[in-house]
Amino acid sequence: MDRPRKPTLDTVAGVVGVSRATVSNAYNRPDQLSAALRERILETAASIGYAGPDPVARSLATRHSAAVGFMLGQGLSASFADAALSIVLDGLASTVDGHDHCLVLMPGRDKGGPRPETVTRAQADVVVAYSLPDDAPALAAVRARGLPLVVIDQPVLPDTARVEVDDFGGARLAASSLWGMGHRRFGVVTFALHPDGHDGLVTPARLASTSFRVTRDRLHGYLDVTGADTPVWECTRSNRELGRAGARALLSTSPRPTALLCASDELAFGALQAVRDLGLRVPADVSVVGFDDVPAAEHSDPPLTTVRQPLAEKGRHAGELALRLLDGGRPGEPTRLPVSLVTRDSTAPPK
Amino acid sequence: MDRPRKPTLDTVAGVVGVSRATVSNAYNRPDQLSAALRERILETAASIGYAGPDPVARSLATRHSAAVGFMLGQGLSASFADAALSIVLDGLASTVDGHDHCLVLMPGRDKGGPRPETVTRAQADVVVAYSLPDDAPALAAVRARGLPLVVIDQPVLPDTARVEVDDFGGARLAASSLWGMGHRRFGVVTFALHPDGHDGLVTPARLASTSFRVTRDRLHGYLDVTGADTPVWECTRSNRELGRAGARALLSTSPRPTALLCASDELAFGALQAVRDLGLRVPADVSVVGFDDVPAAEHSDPPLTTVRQPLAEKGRHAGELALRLLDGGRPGEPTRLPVSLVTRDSTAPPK
DNA sequence: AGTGTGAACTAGAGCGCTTCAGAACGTCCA
DNA sequence: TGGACGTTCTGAAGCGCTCTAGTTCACACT
Repeated sequence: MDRPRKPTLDTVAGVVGVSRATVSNAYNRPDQLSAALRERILETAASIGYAGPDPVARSLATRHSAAVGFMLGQGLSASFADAALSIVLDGLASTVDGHDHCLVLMPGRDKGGPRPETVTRAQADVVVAYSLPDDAPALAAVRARGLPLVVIDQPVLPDTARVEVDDFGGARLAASSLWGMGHRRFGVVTFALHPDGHDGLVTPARLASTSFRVTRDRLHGYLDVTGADTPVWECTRSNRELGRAGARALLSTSPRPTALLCASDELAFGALQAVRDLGLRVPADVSVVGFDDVPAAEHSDPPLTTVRQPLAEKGRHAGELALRLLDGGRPGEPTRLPVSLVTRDSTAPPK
Repeated sequence: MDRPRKPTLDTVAGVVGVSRATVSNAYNRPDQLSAALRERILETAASIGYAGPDPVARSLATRHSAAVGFMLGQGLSASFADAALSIVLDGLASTVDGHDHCLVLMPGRDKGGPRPETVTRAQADVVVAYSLPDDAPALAAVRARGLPLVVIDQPVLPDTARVEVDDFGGARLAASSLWGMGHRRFGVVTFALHPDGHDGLVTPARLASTSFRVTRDRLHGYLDVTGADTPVWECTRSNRELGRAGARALLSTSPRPTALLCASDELAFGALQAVRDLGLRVPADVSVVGFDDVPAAEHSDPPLTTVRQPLAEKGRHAGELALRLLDGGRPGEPTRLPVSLVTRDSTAPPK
């Protein structure tokens, strides 16, 4: 079986009887040749099975790969248990795809984020990091390669673009609303403070050294209102089941909290379930608030009071920043997206 | 500002005083040079800020890009509403990442899958397609580029590796179990038959020309047992809310079905909710079955009877097939993964 | 001294494309 | 009639790396 060599630009050029440069122009600069010739080239290319310039060779020549890397803190299945990420990612994907860029996924393996080797070998010319621990090795690898970086929900690094949300303020907003209703006994259910797979009640020491900016800010926002002695339950990840377990633990203490502050909607959905599990009612016996305002928050039972952040916008904006950096733009000031409290039926004054 | 040119292999070679080939070997073939020299090279590289061979140039020279493309039928946010996909994707990602390959995401834009241009420009040397419509243009684009292809949940194409699940048999299994319990009035809630955003009761004509293999097989598996006149409600996507709406519609007919067969767990969770919405009980008044056995199925209220398919395994296997094709392996016979019925508490004999 | 051997390193030809500085050939206007 | 200009196309120099087929050299063996 005599494998026919894949056609290249040269092959096409040879068949049509023009120079390679002209064929290249047919694809990349239609104004550089006559429409008739271009037509002829494209037809010939199609007829001999040439599918267009090889992306890798093109990237080498142009020195950019038309791809943006996306680094996750965890594996995909873990991450997507949280709807928020997929919305952000989708916003990002559609922005970069609209500009003919691909999205290269780098899922976290070690708990700190993608492996550095993964980063070193990835063909991308800008990277966006989403909620990695502040000291993730992958971050260092990106810098070592000299790739532009945009971070979402992370502390600023020098020379890095950033999009963020006022997590502290948002959390404060939610907690204050509950406080205003008269609640005085709170419980907080949060996702990971550190990428070490630990869960359970959080000690002050652990609280003081949080690895994740988002966790830190939301937590401190809550505690700023409710007091530092508020019990905090840490879940290893943001999902319904873990939230349910955490909330159940918190609700089993006495005196029982009258309000549960959750670091995400997903966790809050679990809390809703936990309240039911114990034969109690939301919001009559226990109020529950979430954070994110994912679409499901509107349809939960009861509909969830939560802090809205513009998730799709976040992804889109990160995509635009990435594209801008690619164009040699400066990182500029961090963009801060607005948050607001969406009051639904999962909160009410305590009895 | 005098931008210092990024160091290359040559730069390092020059500084150390060896040939470029030797530096390359230091990275790729440690056995080709003395440990001492290698050490010296690596140190020098680090000191001048050389982060290793450029991935693009390497790809051009080796003629493979160490990336596998993944094509989705829909945008990410839509897709990830379904937990099943993220599990598959995670299995895939960890397999390829373990072999130092990246994952290039190509989310669907038009409803038929990724844009052909996206495919043409993607730097990947094998592509896996997940549940695209049988005639998606992206599929043609892959073949035009001559890339090896592995499909998940799709009809075989010539020269294509494939992993699949016995959707028909699984669906039959679930329906038979219900039939055996004595149910005679059924309703089916399914996700899209065509990528046209249509929803509502399915006409026989529409049923006859389904674009998605999975939909077709699960549906026919159900109807094979329950009869062709069973009402089928089509949701545009697989998510809880749409399932809830569909189930509600089906339950409002009279005589009311005593069992709801859902094409996915996500849809089934919605159905569970719909039954509650109507003041009915599962399984006393209505039995509900799902398909997939996502983790949440075990914890729903009540725990869901469903058809288990090995999701992570599916992704992992697709990854291995992709890797094998990369190595020049033959596609081989389609792999068929086993399904089984997991009976939990959402099904019971009708009253 | 002559020869064989293996380890350590190098020369240089690509990989498939882009791009820039021209060449070739009209055309248009003074 | 001549030269200024525009359009269309070409030649060739890279982009940064890998890899094959060497070359060198130290050393052991006869």
